Amino acid sequence: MKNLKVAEIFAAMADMLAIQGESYHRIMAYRRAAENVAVLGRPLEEVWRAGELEAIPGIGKTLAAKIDELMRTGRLEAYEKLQAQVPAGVLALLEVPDGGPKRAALFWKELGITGVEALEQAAREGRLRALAGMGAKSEEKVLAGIDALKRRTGRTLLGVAWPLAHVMLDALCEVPGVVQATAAGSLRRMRETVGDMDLLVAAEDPEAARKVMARFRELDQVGEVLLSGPTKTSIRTVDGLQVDLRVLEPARWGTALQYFTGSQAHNIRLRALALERGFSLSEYALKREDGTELLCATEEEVYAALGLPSIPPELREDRGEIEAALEDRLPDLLQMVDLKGDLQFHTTWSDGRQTLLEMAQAAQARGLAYALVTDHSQGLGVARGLTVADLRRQRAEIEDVNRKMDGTFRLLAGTEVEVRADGALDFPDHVLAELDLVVAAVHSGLRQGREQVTARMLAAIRNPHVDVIAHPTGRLIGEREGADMDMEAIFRAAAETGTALEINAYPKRLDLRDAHVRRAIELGVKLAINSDAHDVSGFVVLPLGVATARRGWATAADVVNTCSVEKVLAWAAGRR
DNA sequence: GCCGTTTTCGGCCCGACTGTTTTCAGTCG
Repeated sequence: MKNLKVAEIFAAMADMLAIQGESYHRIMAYRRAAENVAVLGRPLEEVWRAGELEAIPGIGKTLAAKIDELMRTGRLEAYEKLQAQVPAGVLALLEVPDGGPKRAALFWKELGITGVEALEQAAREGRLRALAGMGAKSEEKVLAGIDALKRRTGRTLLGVAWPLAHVMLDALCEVPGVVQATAAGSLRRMRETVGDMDLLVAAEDPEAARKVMARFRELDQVGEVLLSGPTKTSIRTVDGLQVDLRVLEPARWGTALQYFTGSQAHNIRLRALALERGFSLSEYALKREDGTELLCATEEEVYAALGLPSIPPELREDRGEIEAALEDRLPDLLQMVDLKGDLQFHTTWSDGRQTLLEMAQAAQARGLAYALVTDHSQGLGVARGLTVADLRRQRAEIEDVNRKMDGTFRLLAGTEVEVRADGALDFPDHVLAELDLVVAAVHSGLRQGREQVTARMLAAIRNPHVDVIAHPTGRLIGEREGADMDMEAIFRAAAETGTALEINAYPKRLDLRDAHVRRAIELGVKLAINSDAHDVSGFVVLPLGVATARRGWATAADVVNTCSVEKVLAWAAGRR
């Protein structure tokens, strides 16, 4: 049984227990277990076989036994019992914004409502307002929530949310009295998608704060204002994305930024740690036991007061970063400035929109020293893949461009060679040997079945001419799952042969993903962070790839294209 | 249900906003 399936079951059990009014902490235990199983980065089944389930944070004897039952029988008695007690339609009520377990239970027990449609009808007929704690306004909120649910588009790509956040922040910065403004939340942690956006503004006085709120409510992107108070305003954009803005005084910036960056799990751990140190930590201050406050204007001060070095936002998921900080063994994370080159982009030779020269100049403008030309190979007809003859003619043009760049930038000759359905590469080895570096990719037959796809990947990894495997799983966020492959076997083979696995920075890919990056690094795999640019603006996504690497705890030493062009060429040559 | 160089039992983060309430419950993050 897959990790995600187990996580889904535990999360559903948490919801059902919540509807039954179970203890909050028991519910949280199920949620935490679900989250940790989902992001494990290696197959739960393997951990189970090794008898190491209880080493997973949040998994104790009881939940380990439940996982064991699922692995052995494919079923879980406790889950089935809950399903028999709580109708699936009642669980669906939790999806409605502002609908929680208490209200869901109320609607179900009092009115027999077991689905969103029945809830909508009851609200329209005015039957909800008679219930205890409900009124006409609550009834309207239910209808508004259902409406929002119907229009909901799901999570938003980081690559979409990030530029939007900066447009909004720039506008808010223009308001007089604004001292600082930044993104917080999952956006600042650089998660691959965000459910909503958190923005934070420091204003020098209450009058400035009021003006910030007013300006925010009037931004072009605002579709509706959900709520607005003196410190918090929530809006929904015309595209359906919720954006929360908090305004605060500069002296409390550190605690606020720390708090609103999250994650929730990280904050819960940090607050527990604060209590051990004699503080109560909130978004406003560290409060001592005698009630006096320690204000923090920077995040560094917050962590320092708790005896910790600053923890980079990308690590704040309660996946061991607090323990690592306590033991002073946080990784020295890779930074954007460490990236010296890009090992995948396309030109008009295949499916790109700009020439070799234009792309080289654009890459140089982004601060890179070199880039590997990786137009598609002949087998990928839809992308106008190159024949062997094309490849050789392209080489001449590459050398021409290098002369024009006059030593300030270097184009390298490469290919994104197809891994065919039978596992063979689309160019013979002697052709690959002519190139500076070779990137191999699977674009078709991703649904062949686990054994076959894994075998193709392993064959490509073991070819000594292949230096990098592009977008290894082939996933497209929100569109299609990655191929079903034995990632452990792939990581072990890549570690053994020294073949680098790509973190493709294209917003819909971010493949490898963060959890895979972390596991790959643990096993000694080298990575490459590539833009996969198809036009001159395509290089702007590289920071997303770096962020994904950081979320996987990567250092510069884990990434081959942090090396100089000479070292990258030597690395590739040494592998053949 | 998890977890422990203060605990194997008794804790488990803290506050804003809203609507229903005259002091609080529910939801959210």
